Amino acid sequence: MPSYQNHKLEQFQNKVVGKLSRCEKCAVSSLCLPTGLSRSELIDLESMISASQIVDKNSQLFSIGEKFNALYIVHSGMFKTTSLDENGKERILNFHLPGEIMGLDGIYDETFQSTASALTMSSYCKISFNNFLEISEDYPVLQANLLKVMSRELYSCKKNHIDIGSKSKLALFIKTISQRFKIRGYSEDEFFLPISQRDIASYLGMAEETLSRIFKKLQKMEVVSYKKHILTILDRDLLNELAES
Amino acid sequence: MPSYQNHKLEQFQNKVVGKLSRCEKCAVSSLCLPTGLSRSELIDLESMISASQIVDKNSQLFSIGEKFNALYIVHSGMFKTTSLDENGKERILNFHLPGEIMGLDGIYDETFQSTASALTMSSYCKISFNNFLEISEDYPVLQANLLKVMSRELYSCKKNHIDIGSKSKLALFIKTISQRFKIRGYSEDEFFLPISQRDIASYLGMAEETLSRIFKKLQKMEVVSYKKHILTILDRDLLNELAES
DNA sequence: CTCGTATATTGACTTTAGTCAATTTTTGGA
DNA sequence: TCCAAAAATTGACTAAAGTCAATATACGAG
Repeated sequence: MPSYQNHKLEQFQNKVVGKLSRCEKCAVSSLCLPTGLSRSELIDLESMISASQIVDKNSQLFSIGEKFNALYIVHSGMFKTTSLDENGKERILNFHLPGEIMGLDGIYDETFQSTASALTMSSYCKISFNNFLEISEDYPVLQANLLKVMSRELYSCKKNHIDIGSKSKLALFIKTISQRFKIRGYSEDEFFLPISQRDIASYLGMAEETLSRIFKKLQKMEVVSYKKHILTILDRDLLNELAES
Repeated sequence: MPSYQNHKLEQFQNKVVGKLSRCEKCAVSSLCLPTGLSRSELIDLESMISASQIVDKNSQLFSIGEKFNALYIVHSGMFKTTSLDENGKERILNFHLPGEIMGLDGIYDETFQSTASALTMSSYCKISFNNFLEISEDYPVLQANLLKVMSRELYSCKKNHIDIGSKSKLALFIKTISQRFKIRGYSEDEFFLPISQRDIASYLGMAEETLSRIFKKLQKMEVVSYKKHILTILDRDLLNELAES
């Protein structure tokens, strides 16, 4: 299994002029917009995509209220998107793994509805949305891909809504993110989770202290271990059982 | 203010052959796909849309696992979409008001991911998705409109995620649905809410009994009254205050 | 390596929500 | 209009989560 923090390697690979295009070399292209595109379509698409840029932890890609003009795609690392609740307090909307597109909720009124920031050193690709719309008039496959990506995101957002009513939100959260790592070719049993407990608590809608206690309980029960932001799943059966209770 | 239950009138109006097309006569077309279309584009769009059909309470439009082939749009009345949680128990995903498109999360793998049923006598329009994709290749505006609709839905889904962490979910729920009625031209202070408390509880992720108690408290405080599924907002300031706490 | 800051943990306590069981009210069909 | 079934309410109790305050640990800049 590849290490999760491999930006430098990927960045290096991106600079190699080889037989494969940038997107073809990307490990998560199958989850992204290029799915099912022909070589020539892909080359046209890539002409609008900036090569992946590395950013430091805490860097912001866009923030609430800014004019929407581009989609941002996680290439490596992890980002969070946040918004403000009724009291103006920051609330976590989602965590974003490689291949996921951020900013989609900015399309409808051309304004970003959330703020995206890097949780660790990360890299991203950027697509001008106007360029995308122009080129996709010629390539219906590209339009269809964007619709599919949005549909999938809508589904997972609704899935989250259900999960939030679960008895053991944390177990379910761990189970879900483990699956997301697996889909991307990383280990599903051990992964780097560069998220503060405060952010996980905010995402799950619970107090920081409560999350800390539940986390401790999961560790005492030897369901997971969590040290230095490395999460290891020790007892998957029990984790699943808890997640379904 | 029009009564909320005006299907028969609308149905009658739909049958009148007048100068306006069906969608042009529809009260919620501005929230729907026709936004910004020219007359000729609209006529082509309408050729793919079935005229609104009335269905009885509890009728299902589609259900989880079925092959996705069309989008369903609420024309009047109200629908709910549901899914199953980890234990196979029904959970409410959302309530749908006129102008809202149901089934969007079925696009990505051509399978409906939820079940849609009428909460009261309602009517809906149906668009074959394949036809839509075909015709939208000629009308980029139509494609852009679908993207906008999906983007807006994504936004509201994420907004819900935040709301679910609120202290007084019910107050926030009432506030939000009141706004949704207002946008559609109905009264924001008094509306027909054909939803069982069980369903509201499921949607908000709380026990039925808890919801009943909170509802009673809101009525005792004279924030709202709720009789025979007619909800009246008596003290909007206090409602807002509660929703923001 | 060290210090200051941010993050996480813990305890004691309060508040809120969940559960179970019984009862009342509402609703829709005959 | 009446009756059975569904929905909503209520009470008593249990379980869980929030809050506040104090402490401990981890982390990053220099």
